[in-house]
Amino acid sequence: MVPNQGARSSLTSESRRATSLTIGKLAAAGHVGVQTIRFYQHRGLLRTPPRGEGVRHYDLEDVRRLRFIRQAQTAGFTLEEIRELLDLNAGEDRSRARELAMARIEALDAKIADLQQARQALRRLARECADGKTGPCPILAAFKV
Amino acid sequence: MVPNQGARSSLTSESRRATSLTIGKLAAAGHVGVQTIRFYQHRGLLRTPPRGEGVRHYDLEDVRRLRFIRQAQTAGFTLEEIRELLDLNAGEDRSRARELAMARIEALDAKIADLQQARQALRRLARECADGKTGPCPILAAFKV
DNA sequence: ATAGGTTCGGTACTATGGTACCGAATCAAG
DNA sequence: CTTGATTCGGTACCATAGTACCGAACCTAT
Repeated sequence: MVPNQGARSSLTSESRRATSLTIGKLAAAGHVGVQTIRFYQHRGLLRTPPRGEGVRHYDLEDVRRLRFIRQAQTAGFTLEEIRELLDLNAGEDRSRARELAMARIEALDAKIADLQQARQALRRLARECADGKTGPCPILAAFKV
Repeated sequence: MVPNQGARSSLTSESRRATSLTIGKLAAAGHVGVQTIRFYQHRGLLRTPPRGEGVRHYDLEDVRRLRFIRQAQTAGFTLEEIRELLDLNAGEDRSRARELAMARIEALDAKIADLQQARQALRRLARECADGKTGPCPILAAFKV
């Protein structure tokens, strides 16, 4: 759909050729399963290198993309958004990239605040629910905020 | 399965009777859809009140449970864990409740740290990818940690 | 050169947390 | 007392992010 795989890569064709991984090695390098690689290829997140007599060969750029995917997932991007980011990587659309980043930062701030609140509530619960006291813990009341 | 619905409720039978909600009102009170209520009932998170001639009637305790479910989800508990917490609510097993709370706090701490790291990375990206500069943004390099 | 591990490409299944749709019964307002 | 909205209980479907399994081809080490 978007033919930018490696075309505008930041890697020279030198370093493209420098490594050759099978799909299994690529998967290991990204701490994912082989099925996951294929799944990402299917979703347009990773290229499917040409198959010239034999198996497909992957390189360091693929490893970088794969690691990026995992980190971006941690940041809360969906695979669809990550696909867009990867497509954007090669292009000139700085404002779109910024837009995605800023939106995610806002969402992260909201989420972090939520989690910190939840953490407080759980600490309170754990304290109130200490052994020694008797009767049921006030679980339902844990989040009375 | 676990017959604790209201038996040891913190509500008196007084306040149990004090309110009568239809499923639609209950859903509205918890900012969820009617289907979601039924889904939670099916999963054992909410009771299905007796149906004596007509529609089922819900009360404030149900609203509290529903709100607890949503808060606990924010805290990262799965519905299965929330079911356990709700069952625990009526019982005496303080150590199990503490265990669940402490485990979740640890997971929350890890997650919050991850999100904060991701936030830093995105801020860096947004800065480096500001308008004015030329060429593609270093998106793939965003998470170089 | 052959046995055992990988890869290929495909379809199917999983878990989680809902949503949608259905016909029939029931309720609430005019 | 009719009309329109809700409820009931059921089955089916959805999105997200994978994971499992398959037979056939291929690759590697002995």
